Amino acid sequence: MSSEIRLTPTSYIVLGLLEAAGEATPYDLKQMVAISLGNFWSLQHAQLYTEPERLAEAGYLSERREEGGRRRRHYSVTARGREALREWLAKPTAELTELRDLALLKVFFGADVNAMAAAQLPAHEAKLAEYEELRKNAAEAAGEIPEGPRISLRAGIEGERGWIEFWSGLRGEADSD
Amino acid sequence: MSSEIRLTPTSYIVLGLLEAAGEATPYDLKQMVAISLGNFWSLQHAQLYTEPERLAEAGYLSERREEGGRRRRHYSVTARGREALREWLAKPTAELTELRDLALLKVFFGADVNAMAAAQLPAHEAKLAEYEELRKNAAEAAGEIPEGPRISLRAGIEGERGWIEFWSGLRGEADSD
DNA sequence: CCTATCATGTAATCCGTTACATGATTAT
DNA sequence: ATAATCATGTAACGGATTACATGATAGG
Repeated sequence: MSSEIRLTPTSYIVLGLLEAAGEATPYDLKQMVAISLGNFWSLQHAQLYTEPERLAEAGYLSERREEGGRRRRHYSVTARGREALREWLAKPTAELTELRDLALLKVFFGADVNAMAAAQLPAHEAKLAEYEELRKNAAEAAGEIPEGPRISLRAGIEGERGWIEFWSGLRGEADSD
Repeated sequence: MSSEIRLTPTSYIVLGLLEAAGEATPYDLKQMVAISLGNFWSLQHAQLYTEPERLAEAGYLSERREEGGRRRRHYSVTARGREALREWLAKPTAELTELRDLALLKVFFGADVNAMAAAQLPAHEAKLAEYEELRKNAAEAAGEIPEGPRISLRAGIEGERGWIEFWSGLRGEADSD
């Protein structure tokens, strides 16, 4: 334990999910990501194996290994891990995310705007529909969605609407700014 | 030359910039990035040294080395590079960018929404102001901005407005979706 | 039973970041 | 002249992606 490591967003995702779950295997984490934050911050499943290992070595997680069969590793957050997560959450960030949108990058370099809009619009519309479905199901269910996920979902929805407006506005418009 | 490499967005940025510039050194590229697409897709300057080298090895760029003094490397796009760029630009992408917003991630895991809004709002407002300044200056100048950069700038402005709306909407609002 | 798909995990690679380092230029 | 800053470049490291690999489960 206790080699010094740098904690990345991935680290905090693992910590945050484990804090909520109590104990989980990498595969459990994968499932959790898939149905929750994976929509706006996805991870390679391999990272959900290597990252907990890293965190455990550094003392942020404890590991319990199954004896028989697959010898699955079950992780849970230690006091140190809980503290790190708490500190991270308590520090509001002024950092801004870059767009890093591939379609926009191509347009920047001269790709055909109409063609790009034609490809992007349906994709964004599908994503929006998916989000709205999620929200609807959530509303119908227990009404138990915590604030964080609910707000994130809202951001996703508003973001998609923004993109749809953006690409719609460009389509067919020869020129303007 | 001609080892097989994978072309990443970074590769295409280098190709695109060099295609526009004709010939440039890594430092020139750095300057170009800083004043243009760096706003929505920034790069570490070290990549502007390693990436051209990679591309040159694979035959996408040619390199001319200064004899005296600093022995700067000047790169330019080869036919192969031009072709790769052309193909990439011609293929509209349906890929969607994830938000990957750090502030949102923290909120997802339970960070205080008001505090986060208080940190994010001024940052987004500053960025928006910067973009609008850019647009204004551009309008006053030659009127020569090409379509791609102009559209990207528009995306940046609309994006920032969206975020400002989002965080404003959350501030002070106890609960809703 | 066989095979296709899903569950689960490990290994290798590589891109991107960080750190370091030195030459040029400007300011005091 | 000397310090400070900018210009320019290289090296090392590490996290993220990709590729590979095997155990379980279900369908035909």
